[in-house]
Amino acid sequence: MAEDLLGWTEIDTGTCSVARAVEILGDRWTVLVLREVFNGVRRFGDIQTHIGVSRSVLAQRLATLKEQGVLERRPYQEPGDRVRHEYRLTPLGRGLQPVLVALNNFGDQFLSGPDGPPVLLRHADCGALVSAALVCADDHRVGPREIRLELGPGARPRA
Amino acid sequence: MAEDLLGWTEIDTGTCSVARAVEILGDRWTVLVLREVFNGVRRFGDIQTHIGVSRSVLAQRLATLKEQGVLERRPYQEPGDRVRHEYRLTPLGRGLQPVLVALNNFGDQFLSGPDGPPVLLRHADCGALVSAALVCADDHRVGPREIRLELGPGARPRA
DNA sequence: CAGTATCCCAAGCGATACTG
DNA sequence: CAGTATCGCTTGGGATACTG
Repeated sequence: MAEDLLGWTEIDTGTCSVARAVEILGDRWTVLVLREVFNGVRRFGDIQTHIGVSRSVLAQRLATLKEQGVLERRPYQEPGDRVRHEYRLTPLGRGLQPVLVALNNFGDQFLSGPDGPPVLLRHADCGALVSAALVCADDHRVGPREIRLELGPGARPRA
Repeated sequence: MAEDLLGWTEIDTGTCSVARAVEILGDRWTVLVLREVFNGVRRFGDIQTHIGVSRSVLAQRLATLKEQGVLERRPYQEPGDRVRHEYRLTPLGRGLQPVLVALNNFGDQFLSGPDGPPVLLRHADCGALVSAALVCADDHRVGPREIRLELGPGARPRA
């Protein structure tokens, strides 16, 4: 993700992780649906009215996310109420949290109106604001220009 | 982004930062274009052949990204060659790096084939792998469940 | 090379009506 | 409530041809 092209242009980008991730998150509605579920809105009707999408589209997105293993549909029951269903994140779905947080950060920093961000994400422990930061496995903070691209084992030359 | 709904369901989500960010990154092609530019592929033709998109679509996406202030088109000249144009990230565009890295991480972790990821992001300084991690402004690492949602100054009730 | 213009087909979408 | 089915409309997208 930096100034680099050591063969990057010669590999098949269809197998790239970003491309694969985008096949899940590829459209606006899907991202918004996931935001709702991350924020605790889990019922069909609640999601629908909150993001203002048509029922058919929501049903289709939820079905796809279920097929992909991002969400699961499970029955639950509040005392004295009839059985309902809710959508929960699977471990795969939870893996998307940094993406959602990074999107939220970006919007906060660059796209907020004069009043500032509408939603704040706070660290439950200390109350400080949360962001998705670049770090390395040796626990250093990584600056924007400090990323070196390297081909991995799954790289395939393109036809 | 955690178990929470302290009024979240009552605010207008159209102004949410995630929604605003998705208006820029909302479709597959745009994300792939940005990946190319982050990876140093900056010329129209190179981007086009590398991601396999039609010229009309690429032109439209680049125009939109330029309008939105994510990319800028600038002339440059290699010695002995004629003038060319290239697309560069603006500061706004660079702000999207954590999103791209988070998408890449997600694909690596959850969607890679048996051979592992096709591309590795390394910290230029130490060579360790880079990821987009949740941290707070007080520099703590933040666990997936340790985020508390709070309404910010820009929150608007929904109609 | 880096686009723009046109054509035409496929997909996405909301509105509405229907179902368990 | 939580969907599915159908209907048109609008948009997206590749292919092709054209332009500076």
